[in-house]
Formats: sequence, C-alpha cells, structure tokens
Amino acid sequence: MPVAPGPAATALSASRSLPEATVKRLPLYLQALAEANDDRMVTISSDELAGRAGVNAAQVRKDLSYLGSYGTRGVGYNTELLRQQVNRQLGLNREYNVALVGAGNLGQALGHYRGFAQRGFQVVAAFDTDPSLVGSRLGRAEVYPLADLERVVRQKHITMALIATPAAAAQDVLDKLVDAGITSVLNFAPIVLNVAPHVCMRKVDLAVELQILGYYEHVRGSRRAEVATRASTASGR
Amino acid sequence: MPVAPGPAATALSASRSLPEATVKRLPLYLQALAEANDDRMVTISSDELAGRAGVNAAQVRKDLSYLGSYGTRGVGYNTELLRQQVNRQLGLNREYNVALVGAGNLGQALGHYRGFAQRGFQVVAAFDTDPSLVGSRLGRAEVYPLADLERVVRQKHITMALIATPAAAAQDVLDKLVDAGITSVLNFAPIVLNVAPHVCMRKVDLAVELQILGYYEHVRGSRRAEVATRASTASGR
DNA sequence: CCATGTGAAAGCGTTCACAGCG
DNA sequence: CGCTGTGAACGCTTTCACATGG
Repeated sequence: MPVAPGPAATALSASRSLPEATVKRLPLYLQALAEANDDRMVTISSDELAGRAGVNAAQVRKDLSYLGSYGTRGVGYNTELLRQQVNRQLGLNREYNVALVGAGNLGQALGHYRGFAQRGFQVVAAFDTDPSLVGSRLGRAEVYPLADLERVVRQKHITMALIATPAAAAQDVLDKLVDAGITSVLNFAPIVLNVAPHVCMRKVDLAVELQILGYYEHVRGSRRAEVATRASTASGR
Repeated sequence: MPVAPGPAATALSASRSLPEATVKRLPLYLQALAEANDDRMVTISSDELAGRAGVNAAQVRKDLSYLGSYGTRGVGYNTELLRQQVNRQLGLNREYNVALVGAGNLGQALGHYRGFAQRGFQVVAAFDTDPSLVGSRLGRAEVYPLADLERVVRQKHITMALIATPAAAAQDVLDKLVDAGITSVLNFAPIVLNVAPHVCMRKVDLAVELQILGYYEHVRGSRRAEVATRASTASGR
C-alpha cells in the first residue's frame, strides 16, 4: 500500500508518536532481538519473538507495524535490521549522560549498576548533601555537593536524572533539576512529585511492587480457604 | 442499595478480585492516607486524596467503591478507617518474610533498603553462589549458599523472593525458589522468565525505565526541530 | 505455502455526569 | 448544599481472523 491513508502513523520516514503501551514493550523486543542475534538467528518470526519477549504474537506484529514494514511475508523479520530499527526508534543510537541525586543505600546501588552503561546511559555525576560522601566515587561518577548541581549538569551535558533521595527531599531536588535544564527524570523516592508538563517523569517504587505481590498472595490465600485445591488448567498468560 | 445485583463484586464481606489497575493504585492511596493522617486530617475528600496520590478524583471514587462504601456523602472518607480498609484489602495486616537471591551490587542495595521492612516486608535471608559473600550480613539477613535455599526458605517461613542475580542465572534460581514453595517473586534480572501459573511474578527492569524516558526525550527532540517552540497549555498529566 | 500486516471485534480502563444521600 | 457512588460514554489496548504477497 502506498502513502497509507490510515490515521495511525505516517508509516515511512521519521518518528511519529507511538502508543504508550507499545513504547513500553519496545525495550523488551530489543533485548529479545539481541539474544536472538547472539544465537546466530538471521531471521525471526513474530511467534519466536513473542515467546522470547513474553507477549502475544499478534501484539508483536501490531507493535512492529507502527515502526513500518520491516518483515518479509512467509519468512519473518531480519533480526539485525529489526534490532537497529527498534534501537533507532527508541533513540538509543546515542549516549545519554545521567545525574544521580542521593548517594545513600539505593543511590550507591544505582551508581554501581552496570546495566545502565551497557545500554547507553552513563551516570556521570552524583550529588548528595552529606559532606562525608562528597568527593567520594560512585562507579565512574564523582559525588558533588547539591549546590553544584546546576553547574555540573550544564558542564557535563546531562539531560536525565535519577532521584534516590529520601521522600522529604525529593520535590526540592526535582525543582532544582528542572531549573538546571533536566527534561527526563526517574524517581525512586516513594512520594508523588509535581512537575511542569514539559518534563517527562517516571516513578519506580520498589515497596509498591511488593505490596502488589502481597495482594495477590493474600487473595490466593483466601481462595485456598474456599476451594481447597485447584489443579492447573494450564491457562497461558 | 441492598445486596447490589451488579456484576462487579459482592460489595460487602470478604475480598473479591479487584481490577488489576486498581490494585496498582491502592499502594498509592495507602501512602497518601498515611500522610494525611500525619497531617491530622480526620476526614478526606476524593478530591484531596486524588491530589495527594497524583490521579483523577473520579478514579479514586471508582477504585474505592470496589472495596465497599466507606465514605460519607457530603463529607468524605474517614482517613484512618479508609487506611485500615485499604491496608486489609492489600493483605498488609501481617508481615511477610522475603528471601533475596543474588548479593551483588543490586542485591546489597535491596538488602539494605529500609523501605521494605517499613511496610511489613522483612528480608530474612539472602543467597549467593560466591563463597566470599556467604556468611556475611546484609542488613539483618545472613548470606547463605544457594544450596541451602530450600532448607532456609522452609525453616524461616519465607513466602516471597527477590531475584537480583545476573540474567543468566535467573531462570535456574526461579525454578529452585518455586521448588522450595515460594509463590510470589519480584524479578530484577533483565530477562523474561517462565513460571508455572500458580506463581505470581512481577518484573522490575531499571534500564527499561530509562529506555522509555529515552524514547520521549528523543521524540521531544525531533518535535523541537519541527515546531521550534511550544508554550505550555497547562494540560494535566 | 507461510508469516506478515491490518481491519474489525472484543475487552479494559478512564472519565463524565448526575442521581442519591447525609 | 456537597460529596459520594455509579451507570453510561469514551478511548485505548489486546486479540482475532484473514487478505496479501514474498
């Protein structure tokens, strides 16, 4: 089909906004494709990719169709080509410099975590108010006092930040980050933060994840008291 | 309305399954209610609660309606009563014993993270294959060799586990955990794991969160090249 | 012949708008 | 009068099913 009159996306050429749900799955596909590549798979079907990413095959095809037509009917997708396309679509064909604010327990772990740098996110500076931490190293980042935030952020061309401070300090830190020009923030503090609409913020609350698990554990317990046993009907999901 | 013929939930009495999206928000409400309680608020409206939890007021009312009718029309919700109900609904009126597998960078941070114990999740044992780590302490947990997993899990009545191993080891660890009787798992390894349907598993991939932010940063960059500037119309979210 | 790409259907989740009640 | 609780509308996501084309 030429020119594609559909309302969704201008198929060819540059990046148009994808559905949010699709964006969340692209990193999964990227990882699955990298593994398939390591396994010397030149070509991969939506079925195979779905299995490796833990999702439905129809979903894979629908998601990938938003990026354009990179598959071959009757064959599948070229693993390496598709990986490059997904990578480009996610904006990962460059490096991002990341600031880490809060060098306590969680902050130290994040600073030492190798998974970030492996995927192009360099933690190039850390910040903390505790004078005993300032000047120390955290992975390849130096720990600066919070007062230096704006200067260092601009000097090192930092565009993203991780907030790993106590909840009470998080809003103030966020405001300072935004003043310094940061536009993407990942918040680990267990508190709801307010931010101007031009800044993109996501939240990770580790305890919340456990509480969700707790709910299902709890419900399962209640069920067991009612139905006694229940052999698995091997329903997917 | 008595007996409620609606299809959703048997309003009164014990816990019926809530929509998944609602379950994910209950921990937010719980936190907001705890803060409101600290602020000496005896009563709280859906509007106020929505503001503190960062969601829409109609959503708060809809979510809370699944738990039953705990509000007073024209007034709002009793802060403390509602907090107790949400807490009970999430199954948090008990403690959970948690195992931590993998005592490397991330595992050490998780073991020292106080947010877990504060909300009733005690990390009571850690496991690692590295002999130099075995025997050391991690918060209040001792580090055991992986071979002791089943014994310690049963001995300490552990029902939940955190997987913080390298990706390559995660599936094997998961299988061992399930054999030992674990039914809830939080996986931090960047890999898709397969598990029997009776086990509840959630995944946290820190790098994925950054990649999602990267996408929006990337798209924003492309937009800026097109539309030059764009003053905020102060649209929510 | 086989797997993609995609309209159409079905399923969920969110938001609206207002009836109902303290 | 104000705020809850909720049917109904809306929009987004997922899944189905099949025409399409290498």
